[in-house]
Amino acid sequence: MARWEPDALGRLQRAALALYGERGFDQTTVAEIAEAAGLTKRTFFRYFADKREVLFRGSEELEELIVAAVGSAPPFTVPLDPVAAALDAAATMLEPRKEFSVRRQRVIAANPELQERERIKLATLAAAVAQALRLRGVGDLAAILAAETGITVFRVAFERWVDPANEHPLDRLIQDSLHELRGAVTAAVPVAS
Amino acid sequence: MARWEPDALGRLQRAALALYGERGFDQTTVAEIAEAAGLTKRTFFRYFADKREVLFRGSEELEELIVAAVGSAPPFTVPLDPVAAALDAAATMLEPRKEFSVRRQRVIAANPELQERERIKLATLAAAVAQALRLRGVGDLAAILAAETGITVFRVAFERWVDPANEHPLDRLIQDSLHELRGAVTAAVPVAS
DNA sequence: TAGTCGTTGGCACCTTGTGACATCATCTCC
DNA sequence: GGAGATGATGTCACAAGGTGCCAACGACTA
Repeated sequence: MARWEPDALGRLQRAALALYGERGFDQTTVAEIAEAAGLTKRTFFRYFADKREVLFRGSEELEELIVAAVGSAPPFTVPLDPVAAALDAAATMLEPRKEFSVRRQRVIAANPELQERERIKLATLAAAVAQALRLRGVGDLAAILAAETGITVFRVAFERWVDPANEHPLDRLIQDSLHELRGAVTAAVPVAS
Repeated sequence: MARWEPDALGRLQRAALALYGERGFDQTTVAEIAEAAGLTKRTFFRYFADKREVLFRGSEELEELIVAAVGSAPPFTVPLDPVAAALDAAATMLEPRKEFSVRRQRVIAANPELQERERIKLATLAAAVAQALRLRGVGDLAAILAAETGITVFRVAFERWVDPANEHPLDRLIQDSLHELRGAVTAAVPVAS
């Protein structure tokens, strides 16, 4: 038997998501989250660096998955290709967690501070992808641009995925966005006959 | 004769940049900035929504310039083209302010909170560019992707521009990044003979 | 001279976030 | 089985960011 109720971190996360969803991020104090989880403010800050971070714990796993997929993608002709393969792997991981993703994203969309944090998380993800590309021999500038562009595609597709009107799976939306991107950046490439 | 020293906003901005540069963002309190400007903390928060915003005032002008340039760019074959023209206009505007840009960027680079704010500013800029593209008949998804990609190119080029080792003008770096991007996203496009 | 208006100051207050120390249940070792 | 050791939690005090409210002040107008 545990000394305290188990899974303090999970309780704080669930309480935070619930309260942020009910009354909004600004209208929720850390003390309230802690109380709802049967803990104190001080303990909250031992698990999370700040009030926002409680919504972003777990993004490291996604990063590891994506970086690994970039590293193990088949040989490629263009740096964006392995990134595309990695995004597909990420989509497979996220698809079963759609309900959670939707609730979380609704909270983030309602608050600029949370959007800032979200952007930073994606930026560090892009940096990690760029590094993985360099390890596969891609030049510095091309690696950064392919990584950042890939993450942009991911973000746009993700936003469409969590949209209530959407019916498609995430991997499909990613493919669509990738296709649209290529058309928006360069003219159609004639297929070698 | 003025009742108070004129240009309270400018004094606060200069004091903030100086203090952030000297001792760092975290080690500078708002009260110190206000005192250095001959004002009080309360007045600081009347001009700036928060401690970070003092470094980002003025980005609206850049946004207006870029949006206008997207709107007035010549007819295009691919959505990224008018964005590229707009970035060139932005480079022309920024080139004379390089010293200020360098000092400001050094402060931002040293602090994650400021990087968050910077990313959000660029994100709203990208949204404005996407809207300008839509007004020129570009489809929704292509507009977003072209805008986000263009802003990414701009950010990468800007970072290289303010690098102490750099010698090139901003517009040149933007051209380079654009070229590299096209190569990183699609295979080389044969020119129609 | 009285009234109005915009800028600033003063003050109380709430919240985030941190440092230092106390508590308390379990585990280990003797 | 009892004495620490350990690790998670609580308690308290406090700095700093940020806001609401009202007073003070100087100029301009009637």
